Amino acid sequence: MIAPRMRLAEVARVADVSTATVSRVLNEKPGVAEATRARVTAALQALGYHQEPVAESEPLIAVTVPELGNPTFTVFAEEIGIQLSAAGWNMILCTAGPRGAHESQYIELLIGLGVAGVVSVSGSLADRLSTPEHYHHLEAAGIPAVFVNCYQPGVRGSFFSSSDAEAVAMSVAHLRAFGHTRIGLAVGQLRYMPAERKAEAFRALGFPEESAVSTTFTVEGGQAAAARLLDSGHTALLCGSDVMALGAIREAGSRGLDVPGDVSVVGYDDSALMPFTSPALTTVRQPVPAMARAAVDALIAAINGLPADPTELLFHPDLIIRQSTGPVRPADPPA
Amino acid sequence: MIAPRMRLAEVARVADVSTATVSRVLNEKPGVAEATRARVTAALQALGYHQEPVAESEPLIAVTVPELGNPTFTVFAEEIGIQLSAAGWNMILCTAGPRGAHESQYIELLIGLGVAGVVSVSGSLADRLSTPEHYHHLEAAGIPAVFVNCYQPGVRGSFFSSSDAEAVAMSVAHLRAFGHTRIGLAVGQLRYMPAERKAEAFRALGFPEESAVSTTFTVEGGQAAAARLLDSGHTALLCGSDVMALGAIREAGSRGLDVPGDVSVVGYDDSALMPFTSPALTTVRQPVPAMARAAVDALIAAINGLPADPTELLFHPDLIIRQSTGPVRPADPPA
DNA sequence: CTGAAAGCGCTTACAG
DNA sequence: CTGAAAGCGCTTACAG
Repeated sequence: MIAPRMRLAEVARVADVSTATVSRVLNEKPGVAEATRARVTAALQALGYHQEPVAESEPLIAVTVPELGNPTFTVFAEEIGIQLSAAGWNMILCTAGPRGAHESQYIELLIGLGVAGVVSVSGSLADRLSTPEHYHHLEAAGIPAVFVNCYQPGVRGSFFSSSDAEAVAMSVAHLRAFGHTRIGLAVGQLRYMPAERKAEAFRALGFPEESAVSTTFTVEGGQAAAARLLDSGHTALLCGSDVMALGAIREAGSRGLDVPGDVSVVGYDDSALMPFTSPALTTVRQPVPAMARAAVDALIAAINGLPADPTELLFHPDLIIRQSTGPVRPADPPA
Repeated sequence: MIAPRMRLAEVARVADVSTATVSRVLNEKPGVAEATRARVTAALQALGYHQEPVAESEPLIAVTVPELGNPTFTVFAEEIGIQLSAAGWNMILCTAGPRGAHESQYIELLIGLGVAGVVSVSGSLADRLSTPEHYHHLEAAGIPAVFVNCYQPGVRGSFFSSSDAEAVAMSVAHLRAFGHTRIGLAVGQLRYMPAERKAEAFRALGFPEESAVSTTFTVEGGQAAAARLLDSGHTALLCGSDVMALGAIREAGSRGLDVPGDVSVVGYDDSALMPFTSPALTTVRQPVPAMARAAVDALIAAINGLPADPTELLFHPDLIIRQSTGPVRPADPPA
């Protein structure tokens, strides 16, 4: 915002070429020797040249979420929006996920729009099948990014995640206190970091391989996972999301099993309406406001040129105990 | 996209001034006679002059919603996003509402960003305490807009709303078929069009003034409205949103009343998790996909220069009957 | 308050 | 493949 606008002539001077050549490189015109092009590109980078006067655009920050269907994502977006607004920034939200446009497409768009920074919530960095290339473009464009619930070493930025290991540990401790030993885990696709981390934490607690089932993060996914886990005699189900938990409860109900009488179910996220479900859901709540504040603070610091700490900050989740968990049935120790 | 970029010189010719003067007007520099300034502004308007090369920005459409906390808004955004994506457009979402930045602020931002069009969902046009000025700016910038669940004559655009009158009529008919006569309406602030329209439709059906209560669109609002309506002997409650309905059910429960045994409750919106509440909520569903498709089609048509039909299109909602409504208690005809 | 003219930053035939 | 120079579109002292 303060630096005087970098002129083409200066880039030319540094790269030791004419302004004409710099112009050609900038506009990706043919007819420039590769070596020359590289020298000019280096100079552009070094001087942080921007075609458009950077300060011209409004103070604008983009938040990306995979979809709006999952209340957690919208809660994060809402909370981040409030924090940004309080700090005088405008927020635009992009749904860059499986449906609709891919995140990389949006990143290019946001670079073109001249946003000052990006907050990626549960972005493609949490997806093992995705490469982080587009974030390198962002870096190259000098736009800082911070990441919520997604992490990848080698990408520049700050990282803020809710601890999946703690979430699993707390839930298991709660269920064990009720006497449950046959505890099952139902998560979505393992390609997503939170699912994988929960599965790993679960195994580390000594549970056998077949007690962890991976389906999808939907009601139907929860239902299918619950079916398998109930078939194999589990009395308590730990779910990767609230909607999966609702699916699990539905499956229990369709088998004539009572929740929490026969089966205990724990959700994840504490979505807005969980107190009103039947039974009210015991679930794990991510500390959304604290995470949002940390992410916004880090982003604004980065925009102001402060160096980012690349360590992932793990936040402590809370177990919200409601009606879907209870003591294990005494006369029910299956083989 | 096709028109050759309008040059400053041409504007100067039309306004019969020098390019210097046009430049001064464009940059809001002082020292231009008011009459001259007006003439130049008119020429700029007439020729549709844009500082930035218009076609440079990606195909981008903005969707505005008041907040992300209400699932209806996110469902509309998600559905509109899918439709836009299928048609090759990128969507950015803005939460322009009571919290965070005001809609007018966002409109200016979007004009600056060079979006091709705007979809306003439940926007400030539905709020009687808001003026539609900023939409005139949008018009002036040549950016078409379409409106979902908000309407105001005099604003250029297309309008797509779910019929509140039908929603009320269907709900009342359903409750009357169960023998209810003491039916109450609980809606949010009457300054918002959907609340006002429901109240009006309700009165038109012959219900007395005191059977319609206006609070806020929240669980607490629903609870407070239900308290008043139950005090005055109503046996069925029609709510302006699902969360209000959940508040009403909570209030009934706290009085030891059974839903639907003692009190019937109807919601509005059919939010994602309503099948899982206790009891599963009878509610009215807006035809979101159809409305989204119509809005997107109209916007794309307008972007391509087709004239917009300013009549409000009213969509037919569906009554989704679940477990929160039932026959009126026979021995319960209060004074 | 306004225009003619110089200037700025970038792009683009043209020449080699 | 590259630069000197002309050109383009806009802005800005300068003069009146």
